[in-house]
Amino acid sequence: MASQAPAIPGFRPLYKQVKQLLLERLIGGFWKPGDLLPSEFQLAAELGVSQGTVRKALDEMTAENMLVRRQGRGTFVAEHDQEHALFHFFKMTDRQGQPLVPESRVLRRSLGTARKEEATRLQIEAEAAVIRITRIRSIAGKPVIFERLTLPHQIFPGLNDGRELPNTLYTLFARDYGITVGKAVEKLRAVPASAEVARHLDLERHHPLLEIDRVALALDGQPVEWRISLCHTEDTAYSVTLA
Amino acid sequence: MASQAPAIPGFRPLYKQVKQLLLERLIGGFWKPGDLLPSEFQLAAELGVSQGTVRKALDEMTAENMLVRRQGRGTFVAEHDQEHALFHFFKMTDRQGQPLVPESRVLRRSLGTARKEEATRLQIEAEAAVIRITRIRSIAGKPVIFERLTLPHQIFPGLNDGRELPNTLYTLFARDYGITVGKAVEKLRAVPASAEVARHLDLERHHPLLEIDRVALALDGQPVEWRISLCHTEDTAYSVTLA
DNA sequence: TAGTGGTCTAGACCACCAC
DNA sequence: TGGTGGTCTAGACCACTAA
Repeated sequence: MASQAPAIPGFRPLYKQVKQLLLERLIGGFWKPGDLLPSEFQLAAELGVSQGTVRKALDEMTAENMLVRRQGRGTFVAEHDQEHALFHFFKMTDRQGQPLVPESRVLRRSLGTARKEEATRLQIEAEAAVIRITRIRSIAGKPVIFERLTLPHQIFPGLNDGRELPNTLYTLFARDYGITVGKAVEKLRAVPASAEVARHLDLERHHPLLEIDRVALALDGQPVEWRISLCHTEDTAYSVTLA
Repeated sequence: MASQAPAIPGFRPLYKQVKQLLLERLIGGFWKPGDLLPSEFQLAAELGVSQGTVRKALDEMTAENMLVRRQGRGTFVAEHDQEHALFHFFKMTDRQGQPLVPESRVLRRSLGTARKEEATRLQIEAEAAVIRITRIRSIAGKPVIFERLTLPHQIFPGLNDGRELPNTLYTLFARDYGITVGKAVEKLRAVPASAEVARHLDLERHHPLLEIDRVALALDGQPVEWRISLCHTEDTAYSVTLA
């Protein structure tokens, strides 16, 4: 009676299959950020598994920041706005470690074809259409970050029209395109300021800048953004917690 | 029958209390890195809870890299040697993201009393005894990192005697002192090379360096090390994955 | 008050590993 | 072969939330 009822046939553990199925619904946009999922019992009944199995899948997805559980209310699709995005992907702080929120001003925005390195980083075809954005980010009115972004046009159609760009792009990704950034891989270096960047950040040439080279990945692992941020870290720092 | 038997009285969930108890045994050195824990059934019997409750505690601790489960063999105390330490705490890579292992050469090692900032960072009393280490780390024979460390003497007695220091200090912490570094908080900046550092790294003064300011925490959250690493990132980078 | 997730238990079968 | 962790189920009670 308590043995496995193979309601979903296949090799992998039942709860992994449930997780995969739920993940596909998230990626496919069937459920959007902020949506309330059916209860554990409803999902269990629909999929023909026990509540505990559904729970294990939901637990894993919660641990991976894809879902948020609220006792007494239900399980929701994570909204990568404000809080989470802020603390997980925009980690600029002051020297004491207090979080800072830089404002953004777009310098350029254009549509073009992917150069070799852009295509490699974003795992798209060479010459595929891409959107490029250059912007300056300021803290307390003082420009501190010079940033270049490349986005696959296929994933973000219409982003290159006149639309206003919000301060935190990832909220726009989630709201308008149903894309949740779940992971980012970064390479950090120290580099001297070029003439152009020095001018924009009001520095001398060769001033040391923190270069953050980031590829952001959607929940399904697909690269959705490549950005290089050049940060003036005189009064700020980039904070990371390793665990 | 299936209701909670309050074998361990108290407010918090049973499995959290079990976890706390197991954690104390780890911190206290009752179990050391590499040790095999009793089976889930044995622990459950000893503590008067069900196997599932013990399992939930072990699962959480496994997720936090404190334990390692091996199917068919048992549950072991994590050894933060080589692999884990390498990938979680020494993240220097080449420009392509391939991990690099820097070698170390100690320049100075001394015993002293904590300065104000050291006491603050390590959460110890001002003027408490500390061990200071300065070392150069090289990749392929080329010096690339200048590093200053401060350690609380109380936690690492005898570390300032003539003993050889291994390449990766954290393995020494674990092996000789039973201290497992479970977490690290870092602040990253770009700074110009001082005259001294420039000389050691074979650079011009003011060359941009990546400054990594790290406080390492033991499993119980106690700070056990403060280090500032100044990295020459010409052919290397510091890689981080955010999730 | 009804419904949700949170916790706890109990017992079954499986896959893996050492002997 | 026996023991371990891995998975799955079933059912109970609790704490929280909303109406």
